[in-house]
Amino acid sequence: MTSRGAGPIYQRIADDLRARIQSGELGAGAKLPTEQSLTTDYSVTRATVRQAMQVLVNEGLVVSERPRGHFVRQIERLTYRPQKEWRERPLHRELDQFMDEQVELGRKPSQTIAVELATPPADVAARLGLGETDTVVIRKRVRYLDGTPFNTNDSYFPLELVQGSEIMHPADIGRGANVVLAELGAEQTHAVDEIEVRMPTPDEASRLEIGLGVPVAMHRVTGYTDDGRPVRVVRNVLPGDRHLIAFERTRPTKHERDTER
Amino acid sequence: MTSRGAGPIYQRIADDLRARIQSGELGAGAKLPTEQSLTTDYSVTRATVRQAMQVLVNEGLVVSERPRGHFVRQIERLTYRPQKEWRERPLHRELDQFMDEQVELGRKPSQTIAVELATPPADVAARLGLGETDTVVIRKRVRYLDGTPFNTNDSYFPLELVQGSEIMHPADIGRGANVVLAELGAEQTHAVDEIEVRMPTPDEASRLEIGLGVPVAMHRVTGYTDDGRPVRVVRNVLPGDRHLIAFERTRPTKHERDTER
DNA sequence: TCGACCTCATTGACTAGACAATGCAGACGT
DNA sequence: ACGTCTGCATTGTCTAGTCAATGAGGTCGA
Repeated sequence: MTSRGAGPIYQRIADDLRARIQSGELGAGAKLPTEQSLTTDYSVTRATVRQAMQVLVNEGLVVSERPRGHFVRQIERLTYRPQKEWRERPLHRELDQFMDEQVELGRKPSQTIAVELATPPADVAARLGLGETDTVVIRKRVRYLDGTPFNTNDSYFPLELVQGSEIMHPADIGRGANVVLAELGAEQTHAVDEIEVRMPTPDEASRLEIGLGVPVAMHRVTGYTDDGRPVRVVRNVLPGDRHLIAFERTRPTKHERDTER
Repeated sequence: MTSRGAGPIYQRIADDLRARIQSGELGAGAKLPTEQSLTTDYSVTRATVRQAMQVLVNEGLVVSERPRGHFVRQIERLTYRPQKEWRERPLHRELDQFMDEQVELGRKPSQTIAVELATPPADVAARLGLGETDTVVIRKRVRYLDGTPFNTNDSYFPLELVQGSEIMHPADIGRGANVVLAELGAEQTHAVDEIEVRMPTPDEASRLEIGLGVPVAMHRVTGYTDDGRPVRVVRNVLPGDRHLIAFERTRPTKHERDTER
């Protein structure tokens, strides 16, 4: 049974299990052999078996549900389309564009909103052209789908811009924060999207209730007005096992290409 | 010294070290205390200390360089702009658009190219509208910067489309594979970009020489001709610690919005 | 019938060791 | 001065255990 090959024993055990998962023998949601049974199968101590399990957990292939056992993780990704923010208007007043899409798939969305005044983190300060001692208004949102956290969505606005507006109220803004910004004379016509891939910080992991082996994408949007002034930064944190980020491109015409920049 | 707080000891050790890293006390590249010294600091066995280290390694904060010690990982991300593929023409014949950008920053790029004929993986087959028994031409590339692997770039083409063309030759195509496709009557005017975030498979990890705790982004591009026929799928695997994916958007005019789709 | 309690299989946390592998630095020889 | 060799600090792998925590399922009593 012990498949030959170089390397430490725990790697071989992990390789065997991984192969059984990828071959479909252990399908999504299936229960893996118990640590105990693997110790006898491979004639090693439980510590070694646990090391093998750790490998698979860190790869995101397996989750441990103590004390029921280890299970093959099932991954279901929903498509997240940053571009749609500007393409479609929400159908349901009380939800934003992202959630809207999910309602039609029969899911039950909800969200929590909190508003804070604070100094911006370095990346946000740099993009809004502020110093780190300036104050920003932060709207922190956690979006849920069928009761489990789905992603977080923190928007940062310069205080002076949104002072006293609806944006500072910790309730959903039916028509969207962007519309409110436009009413304040800061309509956005241009945006820069940045995506950073990394493991979650412990805060993020607890806010999103994600387990070990799940990386996140940090999708940062900086919105600019027509005259190039940054007026909004959004940081979306998307757990990797629940999202597929999608966007589309059309080839610019020759004229557009030549006049670019 | 043992900072109080709930949870297992190894978490507290990890928390302490993480705090020292984030506060800047242990800057990028700094050496962490040895496992031995931590065992005495916290009065635990080395197994417990190792568990704490494992946490930080899995978070991508720390790398182990055996047997020199554990070090704070230094992350330097280069900006990757999927949209530029269609916006600018390469300046250097022998390099593609992505590498081109890096040359100007004084880096030394290189790449390896291999061409294979095989059946497509499921995701590619679905997007090209092929069965899993059809044959595709795969151009596999690994791009290096200053000698270390930077990302992989695997392009899939339907065999019948590129049969006998330059695309099947395992050498760099100066004018770009897209130009060759256009010459074959399959000019792409539309593309769908998808980004999936996950931990690397063991192959990917070895191909890209990435350590534990580094997630990857899989950037998949499907290119379509004017009449909606998919002619190319590219799978780029980007290690999270070396890439920042960026793209830009301009708000569509009212007319464009109303006539969309 | 239904809640309270108990048992048990299983994973989590930790101790106390042993030996292997490997860069690095310093000693040594030519 | 320069290559080689050797010792050593440090991490990697593994054994052999103990006790804790917890969800699930079954027992029992009202």
